[in-house]
This record gives sequence, structure tokens and C-alpha cells, in this order.
Amino acid sequence: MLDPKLIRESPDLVRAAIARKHLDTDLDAVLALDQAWRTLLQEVETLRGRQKAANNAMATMPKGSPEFQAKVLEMKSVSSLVKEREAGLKETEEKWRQAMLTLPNLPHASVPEGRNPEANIVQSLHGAHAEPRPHALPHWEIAGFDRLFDFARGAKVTGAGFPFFIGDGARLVRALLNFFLAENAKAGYVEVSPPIFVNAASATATGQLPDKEGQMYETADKLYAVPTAEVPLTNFFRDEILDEAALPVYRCAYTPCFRREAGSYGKDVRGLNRLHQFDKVELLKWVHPSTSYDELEKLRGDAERLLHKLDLPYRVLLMCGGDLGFAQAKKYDLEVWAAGQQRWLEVSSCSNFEAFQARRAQIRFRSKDSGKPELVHTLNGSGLAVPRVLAALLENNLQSDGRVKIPAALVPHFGQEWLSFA
RNA sequence: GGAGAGGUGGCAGAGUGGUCGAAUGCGCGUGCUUGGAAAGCACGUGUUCUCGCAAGGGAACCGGGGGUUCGAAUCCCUCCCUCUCCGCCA
Repeated sequence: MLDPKLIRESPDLVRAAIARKHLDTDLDAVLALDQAWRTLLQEVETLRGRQKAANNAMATMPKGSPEFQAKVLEMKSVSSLVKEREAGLKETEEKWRQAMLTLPNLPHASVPEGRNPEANIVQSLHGAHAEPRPHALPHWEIAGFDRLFDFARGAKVTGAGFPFFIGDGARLVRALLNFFLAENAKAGYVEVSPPIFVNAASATATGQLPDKEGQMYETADKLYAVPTAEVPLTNFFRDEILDEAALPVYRCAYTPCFRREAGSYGKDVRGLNRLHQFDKVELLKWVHPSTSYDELEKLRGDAERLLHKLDLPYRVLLMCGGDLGFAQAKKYDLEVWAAGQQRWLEVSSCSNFEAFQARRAQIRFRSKDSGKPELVHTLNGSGLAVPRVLAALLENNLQSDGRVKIPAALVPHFGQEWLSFA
């Protein structure tokens, strides 16, 4: 959510910033509701002031006295008026809130202009992605792939996009998760194992609701399967005031992630590229607002290090305004090179949300300077998403004999140097 | 799942219809006292919104929502959560 005062005082600035995201928003509707709400609030407060004064006077009057009876009669009409105006106030406030929730976060000044992914800036390239690999195959075409990754039975048991991981396939997933968690711990992130269902309030706070409920699986009692650990993790401190000295807080969490991915098709969803359930380790930071852009660079570096240690070619994209998410102020995508598919796969998104989520979630810290609570800034990034890293690993490390070499950094976690499909 | 008890400020804990944003204690802050500290004493100590250039004024908040009433922390309904006992269970 945006700062209501900013919208009220500098609507043109807000309008211009939202335009950089190339999203349609009706700021005038928000402003009109805000104005209507304030007018009603004044009325209600005046009426309640009258009630309060009358209550105090009546407290000292004899109950049955004529003056008491007169007051009761007088205040009856005020009472019904208050009820009516309060109902209007409440309705207006709710409409305003709903409108506010649909306004996207404003992009940071350093975010490049652009409407489409083509306008994203390739910030850096790492590793030998252009090197010819004669044996490279899309991972789903590697001989024996179906023995380790059983999509057919997954489809039978659950549905498309819910594969079984078997034998070395399952062990490789576990090795990657252990590697990620161990590296992240070294970088200072405290590991958390959160609930993987969240309520509507939590999903609203991080920005999944109200607009993106179609992306989440919902249970019979109105809980949502987490699309990312970001949701339970960010909400850990919802409605809390933190100690300024405790900032920054770094945490990471492994969870399975569930996404309906309605409307996806084609090569995007082949093999491990896009699943309805996948494993991911998420990095999360709660920081002092003055440091959040430094923290974003560090966060990106922490995610990059994982790819670097796995010896996978990757690139860093600085996302343009039009390709930024709804809630992000600035975002880097990390894409790993899949040699067999000859394409880049997104394995991490590192974002600064500034106070956008913190305002929705009411996560604050008590400022030493002002003594008042202020909103923290939240950041998060994948560190990393397993299936696509796995896909790239299979494709880049496939040898001419059909075996796949395990990166040195992963060997201690996997326990062997080669993955066999036999 | 069944039965019962309960949710009040940073914490503990009073308050069962009226001057209660809420006693008291602890904690915390400032000052006095002291060589210094402790104790003691004095004062202060929530959040949000709103009006105002400001000084300052106003309103809301006693788990959430709704209701009764001139008036609700207090009565009623409902939801959530916690605790105790029983059942069930990894």
C-alpha cells in the first residue's frame, strides 16, 4: 500500500510513477473517496463530541429528573444520526481501502523505463554460456530422465505439473536444498521452517490478494497454499513494532511452493521449467529504510553466489518499470543458462519492496530519532528455486556418456560425483 | 471432536451500564537526592486518524465483527485465539 498522505499531497507525482509501471489505475477515484471520507469523519467526530459531552452531563443528573428525560430525548436523535453517518463513513473507508489495495508500488528512480521484457537491462553475465556443447539436450530428452522424474505418475496421482522425484532425482533436490540452506546460513540468514498455508490477511499483506487469488490454491477453510515462503516469512512480524537495534533481520526458509499457473503453456511448461509444486529457499530481510538499497545489492550478491558456486552460467537482469511486479520498487532477476534448451531460466527474483508490504502488514520499528514507530523496508529473493537450477544443472553438466557431473560444491551434500540415470 | 474457563495498556492485574483511555503494582524515561550507585521522592510514560501555518484542539481503540441503550471495557449475538479436562492421533 502507498502512503495515503503522499497520494493526497502529491497526486501528480504518484500518477507519473505508476505510469512507469505501465499499469492502469484510477487515482482520481481514490482521491475522491479520500475526500469524501474526510468530510464524513469530520461530521461523525463532531456528533460524537456532542454525545460525549451529553454523557458526562447526564452522569451527574438524577436519573428520573425532567432535565435527564429531556436530555435522553435530545440525544436519541443525535444517536440515530451518528449511526447513519458512521455507516456511511465505514462504507466509504472500506471502498477507499479496497481502492488503495489495487494501487501498485512506485518504481525506484534507478528502474529503467520500458514496457516489455526487452527493456530489461542485462546487468552482468557470468560463465561460459556461449560455449558450444555438442551433447547438450533439453533435460526432458536426456536418456533415463523419466526414471528420476516421473511426470506421468505425478499426473495420474495428482495432476499435470506435480512430478515424482525418484532416487537420485529426489536426492539431488535434497542436496540442492541443503546446499542453499548451508550457504545462506553462512551469509547470516537464520533458517525458519514456516507454515505452508496462510490466511487471507497474510496473503493480502504481501500483495497476493486481492488481485492474484487465481494464482493460489485455496483450501475449504479459506487458507492458501503458499506460492512462496515470502508470504509466511514476511508476515512473521505482522502488526509488530521491532527494536531499531534489531535491524536488519535476515531470515531464510525452505518451503514447497504451490502455484496454479493458469494460462501457462508450450515450452515454458516442459519438463522442470514450470511446476505447480516446487521447492524453493527464500531469503528475506527486514531493514531500516535508509539502508534498503544497499541491502538489495547484498541480497542479489547472496543469491548470485549460489549460482557461482554451482558453476552455472547465469546473468543478472535489472527489470524495467513495465516488467516489475505489482509490489516491487526495484527488482533484479537471476537467470541461469539452460544449454540444452538454449534459453535462460529465471531462478531468482531479488526485490526491494520498500514500505509497500510493511504498510499493508504494519511492520514497524521504533525510531531512536523520533521515538515514534516507522515502517520497515522489506526485501526478498529466491536463494534459490530448485527445479530450474536442477534443469540447468542437468543440461549444462551432461556428458557424452549420458552421465551428469555434480558440481564440486554440491558433492558433499549429494555424496557422489556423478548422477546416473541408469 | 465434546465439556468448561478466559482474552483489559510493555508486563502483572482491578474494573459488571454513566465524569473510564481505564485504579494499583512492576517496568521504562526525566529530574531531585548521592562522592558514585541503590533506595527514596517528584513528574512523565500507548497507538491510529483528523482539523490547524503553528501553538494546540477533536475522535477512535479494553481479541475481531455486529447488536441493545441517551450512554458499553461492562449486557446480548457471532467469529478468532489461549488455557484445563475428556476423546482421537503422527
